This record gives sequence, C-alpha cells and structure tokens, in this order.
Amino acid sequence: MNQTNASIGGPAVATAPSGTPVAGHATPAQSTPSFSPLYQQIKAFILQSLQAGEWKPGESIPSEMDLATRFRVSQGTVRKAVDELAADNLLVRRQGKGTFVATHAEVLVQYRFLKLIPDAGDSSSEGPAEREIIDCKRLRASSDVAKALALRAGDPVWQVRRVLSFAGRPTILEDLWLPGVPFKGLTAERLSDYHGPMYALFETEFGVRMVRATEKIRAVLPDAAQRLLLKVGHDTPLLSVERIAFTYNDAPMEMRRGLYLTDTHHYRNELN
Amino acid sequence: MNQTNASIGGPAVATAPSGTPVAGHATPAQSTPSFSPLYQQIKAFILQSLQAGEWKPGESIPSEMDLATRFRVSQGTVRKAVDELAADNLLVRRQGKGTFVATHAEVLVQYRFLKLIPDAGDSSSEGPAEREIIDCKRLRASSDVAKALALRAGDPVWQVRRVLSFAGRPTILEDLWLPGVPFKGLTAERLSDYHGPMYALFETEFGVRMVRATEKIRAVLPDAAQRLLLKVGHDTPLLSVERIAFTYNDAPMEMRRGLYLTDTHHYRNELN
DNA sequence: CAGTGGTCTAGACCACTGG
DNA sequence: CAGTGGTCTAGACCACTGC
Repeated sequence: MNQTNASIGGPAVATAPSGTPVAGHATPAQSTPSFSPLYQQIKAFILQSLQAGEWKPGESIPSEMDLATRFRVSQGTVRKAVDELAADNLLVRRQGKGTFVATHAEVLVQYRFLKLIPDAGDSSSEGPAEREIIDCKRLRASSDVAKALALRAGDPVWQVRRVLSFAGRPTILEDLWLPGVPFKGLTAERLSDYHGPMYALFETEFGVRMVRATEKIRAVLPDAAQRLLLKVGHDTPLLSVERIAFTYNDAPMEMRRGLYLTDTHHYRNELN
Repeated sequence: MNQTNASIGGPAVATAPSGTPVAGHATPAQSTPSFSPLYQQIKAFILQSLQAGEWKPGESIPSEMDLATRFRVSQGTVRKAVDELAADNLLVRRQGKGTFVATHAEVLVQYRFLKLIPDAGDSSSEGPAEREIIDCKRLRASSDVAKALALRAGDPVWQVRRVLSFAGRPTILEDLWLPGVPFKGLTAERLSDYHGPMYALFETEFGVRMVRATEKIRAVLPDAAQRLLLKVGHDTPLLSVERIAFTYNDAPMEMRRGLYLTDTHHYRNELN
C-alpha cells in the first residue's frame, strides 16, 4: 500500500483511539485540498494525547508496532512521527525499553531551562541551589501579566517570589506568575517542601508540563527592594531574564522575571 | 542486503570519493570493536567533504540517489545522514532542486547568530544596522584569546572593533579576534565595503564558514572608552556577550565580545 | 519531461532491556 | 527469551522544480 494522501483512522479502525482524523483510505481522490502526510497526522494525534494527559510525564507510550497497527500504517511511518517529537524533547526514546513522555523530574534533564552556570567548574560542582520562598500570594492579573498568560486583566493569578543562593550567596531573585485555575491550591509550603525542580512539582502536583519557553534578556540595575534581597549595591548590574513558559498546546502557563547576579556566574547559550 | 555493521566504501567502489572509510563489506565478522551505523559513516564523509571545501556554501551537493550508488547503500540510508545534517543547519534541502550547503549569505538565515532584536515590531522593521569599523589591526594573541582560538600565545591574530547603530543610535560595540592565518589579507576596507553579514564575507572571501557558537552573557557597566563609543553614561548597564564561533570541525575561528545596549532592544532566546 | 527530494511500505536483522 | 527501539533495503509513488 502506497500513499496518495490517505488519512489515519479511516474505515475499520476499531482499535484507533478517539479523536483520530478520519477520511477515505487507499488512494482517495485527491480533490480535497490541504492534505498532510500520514506521519504528521500521527504526530498530531500523539500530541493530542499528551495534551489530554492520556500518557503522563515519565510513563511509556505504546510501542511503535502497537501504534503502527492501530493506525494501519507501517512502522517506519510511526517512527518518523516519534522521531520528530523526540527531537522536540516531548518524548524520550530508550532502546530496548520503549518511548517515554519527557519529564522535568529526570536527573539528566533537570534545570533544562536554567542557563545560569558558574564561571569555573561544571554546573554540577556547586550542587543544588538553596531556595527560599519569599512570598506566595493570590492576586488579580495586571494587564501585563494577563497578556503574557493569555488571560483577562483581573483574572486570578498566583505571584511567587523566591531567592536562589549558591554557597550561601544570593544569586537569583525570581518573581513568577501562574494562572489561578490550573494551579489551584498552590501554597508557599508546597513550594518549600518540594525538593527538586519547580517544573517537576508542576507536573506531579498540577499536571502542567512545561514544554518550551522564550526569554527576553536585558541588563538592568536593581531597585531598593531587589538590592536588599540580593544583598548587592546600587551599582551592581544584573541580568534581567523575562521568561514565558508554554505547555503542550503552546498555551502560556507561566511568566517569570529573574534577576541574575553575574559576577561569579554567566548565562550560557548555544547558537546553532 | 541487510546490515551487520558493514562499512561504506569497501571493495569495488571506484566512484566513491577519496578518504572514504573502508573495511570488509557484507557482514564482516563483527570481531572489530566500535562499529558505527552506515548512515553515521556517510554523515562523517559528507562532513569531511564540507570541511575540505569540496562543496562550497550555496552550492548543491550530489543527489541522494547519486550518493546512494556511490556508497552502495540504499537511498533511505543516505537520507538519514542528510536529515541529521540538515537538522544541524549544515545542509538545506529544497524539494525538486537538491540539497545545498548552508550559507550565511541567504536572506532568510541572515543574522542567525545575532539575537538582539527591537522591543517592539519585528526585527526587520528597523532595517539593517549602520556599521562603522573603528579599528582593524594585527597583533599577537594574549593568553585569553589564544586559549579561545586554540592558538599559542603570541600567534598573530586580527583584532577588529566596530559599532552597530540602529536609527542613528549606537547600540552594539563589538571587539572581535580572528586567527591570523585563515584570515590573511583582512583589512578595515574589506570589512567596510562589504554589504551583508560579516559571516557571509568570511565565507566568500576567506572560505571560513561559521557553523555554531557558544555565548556567555553577563551584565556589566561600561568603562570610559566604551561609554564614549556607545554614547552612554557611567550608570547604564550593558549586556556583555562573549561568543566563540566554530567552523566545521568544531575548530574555534572567532572570539567576539559584544556590548549590547538593552533599553530599546533585548536579547531573545528560545528554550526547548 | 527528467530529476530532485518527500512519503510510504513490508520485511529483515541488530542491539539492548528485562524477566 | 520476548519485546523494544535502531538500522537497512528495494521498490513504489507523490510533489515540486526547471528545461
């Protein structure tokens, strides 16, 4: 069977999960516009399942053969779909074991989004940061925050402020805003008590997995409150890192503003 | 023919270009340690040809079928090799036309390594930057520069200083160091006269293609000389962006230190 | 029209994991 | 050992480009 832009699902596809794109199979007259390759449709289906939480972070997804028979497609086609999702860091392949939903809870990919590393030595040499939650309160979204989180101004949001220290030295001051609804029940205690990356907590406690993020970086001088928390003078320049993190459907789920002290650390970036 | 870790090249491969990895073919006794998949070997070969300048930036490389027959391998195997190189931005595929060596001279990928963009409007709205070469001189590498460029201290290097302005406003001050040998014949005039990205000039004039780079970012305050060139006060924090750019074989070919004014622009980064 | 990359198949064997 | 992902093949047809 070759392709002439068929669709997965189609007739007699009892085992295919719900929500599968359907259309004629086996060389349907190509009159209909805007077809997409089978592997793209499979990719979309997997994405949808991830979004719906059918396969949770850390769990394995069905095997390639399994998916191939479900979609009445060859293994290679499923493979290409999974390959691309793995390249996007949404899935992780493990030979001999299976394909797993990526998670921030794994040691190897922890702090994947934190690019501040010590000037000398590898980033693991200094060990994990000491964390202190300064504040965690519920308030109404300002227009800035609302815009960033795709909410309406006045919608409930959480605001968290915390300081990260390395070797007892305050180095990062972060303010972050989270939409109220998905993060219902957030408290300073839950944040303090959890040991591990904050994004891992979001996954396990609130079912929110951060998939990608964008950052806007500037150089700034600290105001009085910031100087106090970071214990620096008024002429210490800081890196301002404004991040918006997105979950599966490209829905913004966090806005974060970090101030980084860069006298002993630097923000590392790889250009490709 | 299936694989049991054969090698490309092998017997009777007259058309295969020079330097092809060679070993037994068709299921060689797998006693030898450390085999690599065929597609990896092909990838390595292509990489080597790029490095050697056999296919220049902008030119097309042989077709998949061509490479497949050369290496006595199926099209799919070549495909996987090319796919990965395209994912690394070393090659660009164009359906119906061929596969091309990536170049900084293309409009679409120009300024791929410049992440400073205006706060409002898209990055193309402000048009290209006005460039002024402040200085271009030959000197001996300091230990810092030597280390970054994998040279010995005292080896000849070029040092270039320039200012980029947007809408008449000085915004970027860059110092960059280039190894003396590959960039023999560099002058301030050649830099000034060229219209287009500097990395495009490096490709066409010196045969050096920058493939990837790493950046270390800090917040700093300018010294007197820097304040003058950027026309800012002593309390204006700046982004310090220290870049090392690499050519094909991961050989460092440029060290650059940029100072970015971030009151109307910001450094944009995508986290995946 | 021929030539290119893009999608897809069916089947093979390899390498790795775990029971 | 069975099950998983990883590599490879030979051949098919599609979509796009340019002559």
